[in-house]
Amino acid sequence: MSWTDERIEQLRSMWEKGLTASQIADELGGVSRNAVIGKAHRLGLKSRPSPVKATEKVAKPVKAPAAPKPASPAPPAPRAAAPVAPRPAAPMPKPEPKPVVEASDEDSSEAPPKPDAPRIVSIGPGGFIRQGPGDQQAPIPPAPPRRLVPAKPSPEIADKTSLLDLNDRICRWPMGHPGEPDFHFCGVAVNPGFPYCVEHCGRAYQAQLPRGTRRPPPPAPFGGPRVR
DNA sequence: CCCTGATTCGC
DNA sequence: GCGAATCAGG
Repeated sequence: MSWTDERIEQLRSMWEKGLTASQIADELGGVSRNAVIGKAHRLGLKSRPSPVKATEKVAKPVKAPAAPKPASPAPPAPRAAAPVAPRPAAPMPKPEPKPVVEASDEDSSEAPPKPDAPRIVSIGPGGFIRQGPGDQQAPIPPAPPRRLVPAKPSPEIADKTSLLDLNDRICRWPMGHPGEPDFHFCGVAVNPGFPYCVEHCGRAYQAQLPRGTRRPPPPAPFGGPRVR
């Protein structure tokens, strides 16, 4: 098996989605876990909690047996005493014309790592990740805490099929990526009986049989999403 | 043992 | 560029 653009895209999506290298390898088929990891690294998308990479801990907030701060005589009685969060009731005048999700607050010294990035990754074209209903799947995007503002229909997608335009008769194939300004859905008439149009059914249900094991019925119209 | 991801290194 | 072998933590 070779790393075609499509397979690479799948790898990216799954990797970013938090699937393990094994799972990804299994999904893609034809490659080993190592191959996936190796490729992921070469693609530059590594990191992610690895068991053998926990080195680096300067100040550990452990049970602090030693109080390196003999200074403050007053015992810190910080939080936990105010159940009611005094919402600053921000002025919040009007929704900015450009709801830019900027994280530009506080010090500018050094705090580039924004660990919590509730990114919504779409397995766009080619990615198509099947998932059994009760299947595992890491904690989805932890609700974005940020105060979001009124969704604003961008003129750019005004004539494109938005999430709200979806129905049983039009193709739901995502075009672009969620979050991006021009994200929309295919929107053309569906292939009767499927959520996508004929063209995208071809993409969504293309057979990828490598992995010997499962691969139940090849007959049906299409393979259909896995059932495990 | 099993699992993980990271790295190395011959190809 | 690729991925098996190897390493190393959980």
